[in-house]
Amino acid sequence: MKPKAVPKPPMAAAIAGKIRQIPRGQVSTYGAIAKAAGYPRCARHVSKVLNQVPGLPWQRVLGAGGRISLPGEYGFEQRFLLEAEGVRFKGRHVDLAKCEYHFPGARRKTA
DNA sequence: ACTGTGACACTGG
DNA sequence: ACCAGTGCCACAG
Repeated sequence: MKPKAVPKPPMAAAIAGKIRQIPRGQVSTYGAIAKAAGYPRCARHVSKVLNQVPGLPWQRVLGAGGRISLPGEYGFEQRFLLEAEGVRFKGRHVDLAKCEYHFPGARRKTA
């Protein structure tokens, strides 16, 4: 059958789902999540989803290069929470080489 | 239907 | 290494 499905599966659900599967102690980037969700060009929407969908490990979402894009006090909060999970920080960036989480089958077709 | 929005990514200086 | 500007794309009102 044709899974026309997704009556309303905007990318919000796809992105939120990807973020939810990020294991503790690991992190990911907006671009990677957007790409894994099926929208390689919509890194910016990932940020919106984080604000719209509560219950997500927003702290595990970083900007390109492992940089914290979150401004204000929340930026420190994110870094604090990540370190609590075991994420190593290199100054203002995270060591993506060790903590970047790779999504399983990050392809937009077949699985 | 259109405009505004956004915790980005990337390039150049 | 850091700062600033530009481009992108889908969703909400």
